[in-house]
Amino acid sequence: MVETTRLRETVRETVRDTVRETVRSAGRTTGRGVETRERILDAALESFGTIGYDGTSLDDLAAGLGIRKQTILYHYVNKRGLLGAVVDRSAGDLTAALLEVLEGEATDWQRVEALVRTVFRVALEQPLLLGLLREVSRPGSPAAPRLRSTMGPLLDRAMAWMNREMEAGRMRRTDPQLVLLSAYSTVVGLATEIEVLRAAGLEPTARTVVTRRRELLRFLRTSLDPQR
Amino acid sequence: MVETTRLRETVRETVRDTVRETVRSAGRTTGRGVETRERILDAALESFGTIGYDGTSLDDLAAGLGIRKQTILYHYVNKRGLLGAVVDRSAGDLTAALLEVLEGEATDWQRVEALVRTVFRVALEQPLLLGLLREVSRPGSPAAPRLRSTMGPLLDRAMAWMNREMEAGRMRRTDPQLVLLSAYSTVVGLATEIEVLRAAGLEPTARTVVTRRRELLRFLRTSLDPQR
DNA sequence: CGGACTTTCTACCAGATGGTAGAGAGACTT
DNA sequence: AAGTCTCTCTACCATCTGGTAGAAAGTCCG
Repeated sequence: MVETTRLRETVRETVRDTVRETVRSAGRTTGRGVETRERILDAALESFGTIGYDGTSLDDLAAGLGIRKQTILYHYVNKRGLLGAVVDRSAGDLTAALLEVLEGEATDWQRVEALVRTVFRVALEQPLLLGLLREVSRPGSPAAPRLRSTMGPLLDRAMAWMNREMEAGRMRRTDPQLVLLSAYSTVVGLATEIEVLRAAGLEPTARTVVTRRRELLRFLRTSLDPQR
Repeated sequence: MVETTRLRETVRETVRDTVRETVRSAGRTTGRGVETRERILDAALESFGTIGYDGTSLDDLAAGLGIRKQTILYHYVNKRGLLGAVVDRSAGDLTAALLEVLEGEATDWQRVEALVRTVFRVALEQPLLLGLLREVSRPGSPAAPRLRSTMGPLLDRAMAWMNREMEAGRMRRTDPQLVLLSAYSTVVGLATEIEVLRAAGLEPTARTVVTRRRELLRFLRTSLDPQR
């Protein structure tokens, strides 16, 4: 009972905050504070992705940057607004990389393979992004709706494409949502894996990632290949 | 800098708390408060596994149970002590199930398959356990050392067994640690998957779990089968 | 009955946290 | 020079959080 109420409020606040932040930061593309804004985002990404949203205090975050908490709040209104901004930027990076592939000439299986490779490349270049994804993809996360609204269109597009491919017989008939979800949770699982390894003192990210990627590709191939 | 200090303190406190809790609850196996103790553990498992450790407040937890926060603290000394107890119970359930398999007569690949099936069966019977595992397997988690000390011996045993099998040529030569880690992160990824599905309004746990299990078994087979 | 033990509660607190109000300081424009 | 805009700061606060102290009520045992 209590839980339900809290969740509903969470959603409501998220909407309101989003509007507020949009209004305040509209058109802000110049000025010297941009550098600060980016530094804050970097630090927030790291903190949210490792010790989590609830575990991150704005005071600590600011102290790590050598500024005051109020500077953070000036730029991002809310703690939630900050999380939203971090998610938006990260999701934006990922989306941009994927769109580049989608505008290339690869088709069919090659396109799937290119998409997977792109995701893993981004994950390798920005390991922190995985941690954020892991944190945000928790059901209670305040940024879950934000993430959905940012990545949603891309997922819809992917599902539509898969449906077309199945219709044309170039792809085995399965549930696109389930396939995408498996791919997604594999990447999130990768975040766990890297972090556990790191905690154990090892840092064989490259090998781990390659293994996982091969595994995911094999899974997708057997799921989607019409010859099986 | 600040980060490092905090982490070190975390470890120190964990050790101290563990000792304290052990002393207080030693030999407490009877009494009417046992029922309350269990109810608290159930609620804590659910809360830690969904909204996380930092996101859980003892007041809310108690309110959900119709008791006062102080009752929780009476039984589990600390918030961290509570987490430790939850982890211990869950890890204990899992360990017991796995030990049962290890004392069976299955050998070689059959034994691996039986172990995987057992893990997935437990995961299906106690979905909350996956959420807890996901929460706890974060590097900064206060319960990480606790989990390691509980599950560690079992993992050591598994690695020793795999090494023997490789020595005898019944298993392909790979890094046991990496294989176990992959299996582990697959299960954690499954937690994410189930939760995302649930957030989307679906509840096809059975099918999802079966798909994942098949995928993991295939991965293990190709990793371990000496014929490849 | 009376004492000891267990369990749950009320009362309270020190510290941390997210957030508000508003002043001060540059930088740029007119 | 004066005004405006951007940015960062100090001061402060209401609320929440984990945790302590200790009373009250039941239960068990002699």
